[in-house]
Amino acid sequence: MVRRTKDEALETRHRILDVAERVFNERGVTRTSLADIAKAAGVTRGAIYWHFTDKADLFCSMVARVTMPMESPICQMDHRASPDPLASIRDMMVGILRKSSEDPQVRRVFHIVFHKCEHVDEMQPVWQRFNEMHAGCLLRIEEGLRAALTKGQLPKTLDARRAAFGLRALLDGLMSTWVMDPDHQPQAHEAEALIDLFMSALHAAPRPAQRTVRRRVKLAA
Amino acid sequence: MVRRTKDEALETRHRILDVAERVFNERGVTRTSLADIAKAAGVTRGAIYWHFTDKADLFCSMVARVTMPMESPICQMDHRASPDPLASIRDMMVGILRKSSEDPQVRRVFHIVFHKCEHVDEMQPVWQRFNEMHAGCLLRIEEGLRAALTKGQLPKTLDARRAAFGLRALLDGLMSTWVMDPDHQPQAHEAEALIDLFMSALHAAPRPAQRTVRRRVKLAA
DNA sequence: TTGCATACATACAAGTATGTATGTAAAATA
DNA sequence: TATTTTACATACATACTTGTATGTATGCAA
Repeated sequence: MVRRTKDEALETRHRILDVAERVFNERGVTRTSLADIAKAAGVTRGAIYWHFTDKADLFCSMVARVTMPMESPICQMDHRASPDPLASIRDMMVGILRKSSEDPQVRRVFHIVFHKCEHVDEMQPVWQRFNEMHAGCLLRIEEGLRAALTKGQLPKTLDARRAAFGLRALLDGLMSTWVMDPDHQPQAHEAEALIDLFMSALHAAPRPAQRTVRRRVKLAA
Repeated sequence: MVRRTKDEALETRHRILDVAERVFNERGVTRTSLADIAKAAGVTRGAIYWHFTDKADLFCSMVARVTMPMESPICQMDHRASPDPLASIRDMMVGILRKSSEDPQVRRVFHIVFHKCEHVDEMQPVWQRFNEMHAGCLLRIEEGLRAALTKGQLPKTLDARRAAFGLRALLDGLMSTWVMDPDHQPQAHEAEALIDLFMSALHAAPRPAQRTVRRRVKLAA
């Protein structure tokens, strides 16, 4: 076999990662052997072991390639610096949802990470990164909400931490649902409408006493 | 080895399932062999192959044992029959969250299903069941919202489908976050407060034109 | 009490994935 | 141009894991 030039080697590496992304997505991570990936990429396992130390290393490298929606510049901005923190938060959330649903590579990797692999310790860098993304997103929303509170954009009775927690949960749920179904492509308008709808809840916050007496429901299974 | 009576055999079966639940949760499904489970259960692989045809069968049986929060009676009620559909939806969502966060077995199985196994076709019955749970939950929320609309509990401009989709996403996100962290036990009040907060958004719905002009944000990564 | 089915344990066969060691031809380098 | 790396391919040894086949002692039924 002909020895490849440096550029060609890099291309081989990319091809392996591309193929891994596709095959992991189709068959799951553990069910696909390195031989499967090698075959699909038109190389042998030798090539994989040359570029990556391990299957876990290959997996982590595959994930590390892509910039996740919560890591994109839209999500790194400090809402406290914005003249309109609420609008800033909204734009961030819409941006995250848009990238999650429109970028096919992001969708594939999300699908693999959430449904086609197991969260075991050998891929720890990936989980750590996702946890940091998750925590960072919550932090920025909360910061933004506090800024909105001080600017008088929101009622003083609003619990910023709780509201931020809820907004992030909404984000998680929407991303999960839209990514789970591989061929469902939500229209861009839908994400905006949903975010706007639920952010409007923050304005209605000051209702310490409920308007109706809740019916108590037995929890017996 | 002594032959067991029928009750003892049933107990063996339960013990195998209990152990599988624990070990799958700790080490992940694919990383634990049937030999591991057998050893931890104090039996041999023979016992496992007697009670279950397969590892996939064992896994599915383990999941099938438990009633998921979305399958409990609280979630099967038809909100359309309620005099207060909104309160009924609220109670359902709070009930789901409560059971998800309080029942340790539910937490373990959720954790396994979402983070410690791969969604491959050999466990299809499990995924099918979860999909049906998911779809059924959305359906019931939407039905309830429509009933609330006809009863005048909500503004006529509210998009019931969209709102239901958002509420379920909120549920998903909260469950995911609370289940992911194995030793985080949210206080019961928190779930109620979050549901109340975001359900209040539905009342504020009729805002066809946004109050401020949105700053357009570039999406370039 | 005999006989059969049960509830496992034990033993065996075979595939499969992994990691490593080695081979090799061309690119890079001096 | 000679030498050294590089970028793989090939070959091999090993360790698991699974599935099945078989053994076996006992509960249970007739």
